[in-house]
Amino acid sequence: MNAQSATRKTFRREGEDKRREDLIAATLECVAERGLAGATVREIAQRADVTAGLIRYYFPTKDDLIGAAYRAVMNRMTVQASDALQNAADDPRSRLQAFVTANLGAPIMDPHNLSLWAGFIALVHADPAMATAHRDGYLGFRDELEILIREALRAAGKPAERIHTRRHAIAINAIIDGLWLEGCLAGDIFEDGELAETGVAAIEAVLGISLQAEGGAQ
Amino acid sequence: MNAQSATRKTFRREGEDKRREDLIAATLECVAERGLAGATVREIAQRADVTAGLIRYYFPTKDDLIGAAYRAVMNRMTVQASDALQNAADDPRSRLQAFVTANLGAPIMDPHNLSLWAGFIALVHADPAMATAHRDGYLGFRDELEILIREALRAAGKPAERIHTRRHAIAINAIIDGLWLEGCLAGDIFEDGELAETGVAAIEAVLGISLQAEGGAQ
DNA sequence: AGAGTATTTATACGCTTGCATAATTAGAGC
DNA sequence: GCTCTAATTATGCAAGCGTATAAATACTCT
Repeated sequence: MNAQSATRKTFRREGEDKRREDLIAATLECVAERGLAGATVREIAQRADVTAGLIRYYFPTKDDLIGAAYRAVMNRMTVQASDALQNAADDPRSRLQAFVTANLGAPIMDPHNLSLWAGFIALVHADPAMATAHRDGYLGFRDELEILIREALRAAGKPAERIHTRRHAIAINAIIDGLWLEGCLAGDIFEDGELAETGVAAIEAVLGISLQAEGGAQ
Repeated sequence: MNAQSATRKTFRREGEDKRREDLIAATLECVAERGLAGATVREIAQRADVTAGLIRYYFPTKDDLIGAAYRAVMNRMTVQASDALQNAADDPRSRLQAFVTANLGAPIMDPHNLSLWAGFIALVHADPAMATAHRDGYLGFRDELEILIREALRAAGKPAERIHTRRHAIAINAIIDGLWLEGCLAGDIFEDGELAETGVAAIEAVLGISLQAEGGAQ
């Protein structure tokens, strides 16, 4: 059987979508374990149980794969946050609280996510296409947040004009980002749920309302 | 003159400190221009007008140089923020405001700084030495902030016990970080000084005091 | 001025990287 | 079951990387 030479690797032909997903997943594993520098074409291929050449068949260049992986992560985080909203109560204040809490806990607040995100941000500066991709993501997030804020303010009987909600969205977005960052970088020096609590409290202070539907000031 | 062969590069012997600084500066230029990946030993050496081998004479390994560069950036930003405090008024509330404003304006809030910072953060996950280096920097910043907060609260006649100031420091640190991030990434979509104003307002809300010395509630 | 040394240059090595390309093969369609 | 094609493997290349090391040289000290 093995008389002659090393036998050629057997393989299955997968659907295009499945392969792309697998390759992206493998990329994320590599980045998670050894950082962006550890995500080499060969390492990714091995992780996906595929030979290196195949990567180029689906992604013209390595940067394309990395870019796809970045978008996948950002999208995943967005979806996870939105899921939390689906399961939240009806009251807009509860919904805002749920959104914040979701963003400041597992699995969104995770060192791996930060690694990937930071690696990308570092590239943004050199690559304009990546820059606009990121900006769109940021503005999308902020817009979603602004809607939640407006509805929470209305539910509390507070004025919610655009001029105010914009500023509030900027500030609250900063609070979420900043705490997310702290938690990803050094989650172990905070108690469980401390960052989420801190975030909710800070946001309540900024908006001047309670996010507990029960105790909400009229 | 040039008959025989390429003449050997002439050089000057610089002091150890000067050389280290030059090499770090060259490293930062490289990172700023083409990202961490662009900061190769050869590129750095060329930028410092030195041959590559010399780098190893001062830094045993490239990672050591990168680490030193990271600490230099963080230190530079810290110093710039502290400078703003030197020139601030005596009132603790004014000092806190000056600190925040300094961190949310030029030259600290700069895309280059973000590029550098993000590139290093991406490494933190894989490199434990870098991780502790970063944690120390973060805690140092937060401690400085906590002192400013405590004094501002006292000046406003508010309780300033450790339990509260810790939480406040975490939240306000997040506000500063988050706004700094937004400004670095997309400074052009904000008006001049908008982020600093937003930050100060949010912090006032969180602390429940005014940072304007004049209008401060007793 | 001459000797000694720390600093700097120069060169090369081994490795890894991304990318290209030719050879193979699994699976769909007739 | 045969054929045809698209998916996959295998192999190789040129470039760039960090690092090691030996030779050269600028400066210090006497």
